[in-house]
Amino acid sequence: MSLRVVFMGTPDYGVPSLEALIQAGYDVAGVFCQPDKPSGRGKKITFCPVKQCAIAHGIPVFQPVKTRVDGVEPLRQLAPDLCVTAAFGHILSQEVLDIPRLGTVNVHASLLPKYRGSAPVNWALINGETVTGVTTMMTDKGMDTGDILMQRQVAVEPGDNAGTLVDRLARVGAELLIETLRAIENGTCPRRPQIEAEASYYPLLKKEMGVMDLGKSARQLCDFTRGMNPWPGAYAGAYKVLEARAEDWAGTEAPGTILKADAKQGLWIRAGEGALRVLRMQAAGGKPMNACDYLRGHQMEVGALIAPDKTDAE
RNA sequence: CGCGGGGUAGAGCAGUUCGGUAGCUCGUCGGGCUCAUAACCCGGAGGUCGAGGGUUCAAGUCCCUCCCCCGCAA
Repeated sequence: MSLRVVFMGTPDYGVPSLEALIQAGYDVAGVFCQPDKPSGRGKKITFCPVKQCAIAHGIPVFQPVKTRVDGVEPLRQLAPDLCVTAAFGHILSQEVLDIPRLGTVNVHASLLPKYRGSAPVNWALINGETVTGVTTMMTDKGMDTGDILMQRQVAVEPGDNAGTLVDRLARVGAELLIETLRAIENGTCPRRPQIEAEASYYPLLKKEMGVMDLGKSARQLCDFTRGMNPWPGAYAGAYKVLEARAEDWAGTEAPGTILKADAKQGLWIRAGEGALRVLRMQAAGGKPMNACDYLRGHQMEVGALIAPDKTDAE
């Protein structure tokens, strides 16, 4: 007899895990995700990816405002053996954690205890990691502090940004989740506490964190660009940098100076060390395009500082 | 009706205010120059101006309708 499971998640990252549970034959009694919010152009209500997936499989969906308050009763009634979370976005109280008899397993997109927090993939990229991974762990009251069950490493490819990497990690995480649950059922699942001394925590990303510090090295700005895309995006002045490369540059220009800007060579911006060569970019209100394409129709003055970052509110 | 930008040559844009021969940068094709080049010079091809309707002697441009794309916001 298969376990009765309740899945909790919201964005794309959770979908592969949910699908894996269903496909592996678990009895997914219900799905929790965050309340629907108006989003998208036109401010339409859009169902989150996890909810769409649940509906497609005919699984009941619950969307508590605060799971530790109005989610308690529904969860209790579902009487799960086990809960699985994947980027759910709600902090679970002890009361909630106590409901499933086998506990709550979280699928975290980093090699814990490194990169605890809500944006592990972004930060791993920003820090220039070449290897990251996924961890299944027992959720406790802390922020990603519970005991580690299983881990799997995933290589970071040079062409990765947060979007592509999250995607890959989500799929690996789904596999690891099933492997973990099988082991739990057999009573063979490994389990070890996290080593606090090796732990690191990184905060949730905010829109304003996307502003580039052009005083940093080109290498760092490159990693920053990868980590901040597709959201919130890495901004150099008024331009969103989608893809960039670090180039050597000897010169005394101030960071932020436009070094090259034409349809042949593309856009080069002076960094604290080296030059940031912008490959793909997006101007305010415009669509994403190659820097060379952009420069065919727009003038940028070489020698000037990059863009008047139109500042304004947030 | 949340706010806003846009659809013109293969790519990126200007031209629309005030209707009057379709323009720029790049690419492409041909030729030239050069030890050489992503350099430079000369020449050519390539456009139902998102779709439909209307006004007009004349519409990319003015009026109406529709389709599509994108940014903010999340």
